[in-house]
Amino acid sequence: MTDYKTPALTVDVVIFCLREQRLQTLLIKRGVEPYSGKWAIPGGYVRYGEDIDAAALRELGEETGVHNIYLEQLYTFGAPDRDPRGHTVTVTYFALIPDENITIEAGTDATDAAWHVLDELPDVAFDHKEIIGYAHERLRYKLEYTSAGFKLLPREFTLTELQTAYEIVLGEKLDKRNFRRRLLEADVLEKTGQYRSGGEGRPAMLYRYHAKADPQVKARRLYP
Amino acid sequence: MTDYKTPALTVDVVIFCLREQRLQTLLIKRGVEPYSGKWAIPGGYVRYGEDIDAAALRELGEETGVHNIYLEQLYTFGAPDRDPRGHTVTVTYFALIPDENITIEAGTDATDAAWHVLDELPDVAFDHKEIIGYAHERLRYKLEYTSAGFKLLPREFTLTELQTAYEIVLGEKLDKRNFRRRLLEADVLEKTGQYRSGGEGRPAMLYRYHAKADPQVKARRLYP
DNA sequence: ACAAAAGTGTTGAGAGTACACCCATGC
DNA sequence: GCATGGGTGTACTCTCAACACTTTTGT
Repeated sequence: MTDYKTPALTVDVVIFCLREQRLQTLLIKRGVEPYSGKWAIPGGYVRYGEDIDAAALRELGEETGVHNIYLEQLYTFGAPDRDPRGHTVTVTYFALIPDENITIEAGTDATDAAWHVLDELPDVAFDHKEIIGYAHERLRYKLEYTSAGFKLLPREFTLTELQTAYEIVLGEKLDKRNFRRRLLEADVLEKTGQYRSGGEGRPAMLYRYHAKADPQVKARRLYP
Repeated sequence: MTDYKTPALTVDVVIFCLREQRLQTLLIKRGVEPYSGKWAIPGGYVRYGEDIDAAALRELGEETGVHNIYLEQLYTFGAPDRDPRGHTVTVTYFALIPDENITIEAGTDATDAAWHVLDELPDVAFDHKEIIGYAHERLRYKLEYTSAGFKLLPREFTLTELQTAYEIVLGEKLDKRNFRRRLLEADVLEKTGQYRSGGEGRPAMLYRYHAKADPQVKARRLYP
């Protein structure tokens, strides 16, 4: 095998979370050049011998302390000038995490880590704005056409909470009766038998998703 | 910048073509170890400083002599043991090319290059069977839900030829009237004004697609 | 009893799907 | 004139989308 000089390889993970009724993403403040002081998507080098999915999970764990999380490969960006230090190809992922017991830990190369509302992003390093935009589009697509929205919620949730999640991501009001009918027909949820009380009004049934349920794209065939 | 040891980086291109009423893919016979003598997807190392899309186009051009072709990034495979020579991450693409004036040229590392019917593939090297399967799935999806099928045909074609292309890829008969109605409503084709005569029966109108037409996924929203 | 949120069915409109015959050309 | 493939319209069905009231709890 000839020893070609190859580009460096990184993974970057766009992490989405619903916090305070807004869609937010986790950014870290870079502590090293280039772009020192700018915000960036969490990520890092793929170690030799390490599976790329595992690398993404590792980076996600290092930055957020969460594990066993929904992670999906997004796209691979490989323009030679995207990193001023040298040609660096990055495999990007996007993650959906629920807003619960997350301890954000700034890594060694980061001076800070913080959530940012998606519509009010600061200037970000590298081509990360493009990557975030791409991930956001994919998220909207996923919620528009699949029942994957529960991945943004804790293990147990009410149907109204789920609908609210969809409304935040899609940016529009949904019809309660139609929403519930479609979702229950999709057969991905099951009742827990428990109710969430304590708030105002009638207590709501708590649901969870059963693991065997695979939220499929519900697309319309173009040709019969 | 610290100098991490990173995995090698390659691109691989799954090339689809309709030949002799079958869906076929181009494979090259490896002339070097490992897997010498086995068939593999065309591909090669990404050069330092080279854009990955450009690398895929270059590999495709070197193997088939075609340029200006429909190419789409598919997925990035990065299991550390997928190449016995060492950790090699590959960004895969899939290409649709029409069956016309293609001169297949075996590259330096290949002793041979040949088309293979997709349902009758030989043993292939590395994890290329998985990659081809993934690409095949994506192709079926694309034709099922979009009007991108014309990318498998020459610049000008008849509606029957297009319908046949869909039928071959999807593996089922389609209704002629519904097919034509949907396709014309999709507004991606235009009449050339020419007819294809010479065959038996009534001459058929030739169509081409207009470049501004972007074949969109026609999906059904899950929630109203 | 009143405020607040949960939960539940029906109907009209529009799209999807199935289906059969006439038309233009070559031999 | 006949064989071959090209081209066209309609009716039924089913899914989609809009819409309002009753129920349960806490105060």
